[in-house]
Amino acid sequence: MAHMTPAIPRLAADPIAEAHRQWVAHGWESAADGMAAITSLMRAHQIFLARVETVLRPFEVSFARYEVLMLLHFSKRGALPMRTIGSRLQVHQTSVTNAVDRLEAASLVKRLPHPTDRRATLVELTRTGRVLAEKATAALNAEVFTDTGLSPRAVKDVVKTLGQLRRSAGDF
Amino acid sequence: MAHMTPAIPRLAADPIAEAHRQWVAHGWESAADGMAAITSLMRAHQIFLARVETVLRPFEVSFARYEVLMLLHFSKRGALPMRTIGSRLQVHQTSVTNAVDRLEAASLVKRLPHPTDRRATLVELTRTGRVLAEKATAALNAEVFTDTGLSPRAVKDVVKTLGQLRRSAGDF
DNA sequence: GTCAGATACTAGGACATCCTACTAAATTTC
DNA sequence: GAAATTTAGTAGGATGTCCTAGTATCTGAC
Repeated sequence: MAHMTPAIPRLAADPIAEAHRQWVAHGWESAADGMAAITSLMRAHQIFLARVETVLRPFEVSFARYEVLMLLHFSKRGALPMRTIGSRLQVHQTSVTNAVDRLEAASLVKRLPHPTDRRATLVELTRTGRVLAEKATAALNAEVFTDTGLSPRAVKDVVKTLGQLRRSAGDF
Repeated sequence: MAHMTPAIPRLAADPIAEAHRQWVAHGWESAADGMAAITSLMRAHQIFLARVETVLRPFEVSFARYEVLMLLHFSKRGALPMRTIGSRLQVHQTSVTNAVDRLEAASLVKRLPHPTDRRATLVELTRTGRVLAEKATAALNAEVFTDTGLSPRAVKDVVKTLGQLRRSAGDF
């Protein structure tokens, strides 16, 4: 049955700590911590996205599409205009078009004309979509969100510190 | 000149805090913090990647390609095998092929046969590549890394906590 | 009321990431 | 030493993100 080798092998040393040393060695002390923080962010993102996508694979949705489903699931009518989806998820409009195209092809959502604004399109969760959203959430909660590999305290710290970060960046 | 409207508008409320409330309201308390942490990670990544890419745009390299250049810049000979690049940056081999293809097309690196292993390919930084890496670093340091929008203490916290996170995920 | 400007969405394209599959070369096994 | 396995790299395809451009519709200024 061959290889259980991960697609990307592990490393002995932390490459970010190494980069930080290099930054300091080159006299860029004042930027070294910021570089390390942002690079850490990139890696952590990559790791967790991969984990989430693995759990979602059986449901045949990506995390991007799952987020759309949950947004609709939480909305009162189970329907939102495209633009609202983009704003809430903070992604480009064309990314929403892309995600909704695929969700619609999988019969998880349906496009409807907006009742008062003929420019706009409402995206409505189908019954199938709602069921899938619930099942996918149960899987993510069980396999990823409940145990991230950090202590409860550290998890709260991440939320808080990244919250500051997002706020200072003008995210909300 | 028209619109200075950002491509993605800002929000009044924090959508992650809202999602956290929804999680708790649905009885998923034990997963709520983990969900918020991972979602925060996704957004923070997006924000900082955009910032970095904006600074790098004038140099006509992406962050992915910049990372390859810096890795070579820090290596003793200014040359590394493809596989080593993938391992250090923790990206898939095919992503390295992609990045090196573009860097080579821009004459920033050069592919060379490995002296002892005929399967392997060395990637060598060109003079142009080295100069560009230094200039791009100066720009990133000045415009992004030195001031991330957080206090120096918070920046260190991010590095530390995400470091734990990466470690627990088996990143190194 | 008209018309200019803003807003909602889609189309097409550039990149980055991953995956599977394939070739060539090195290493390990027996 | 020959065969099986592992490793290095590339090709082609899927998905996601962004950007620019273009159409349709709504809003607000006059």
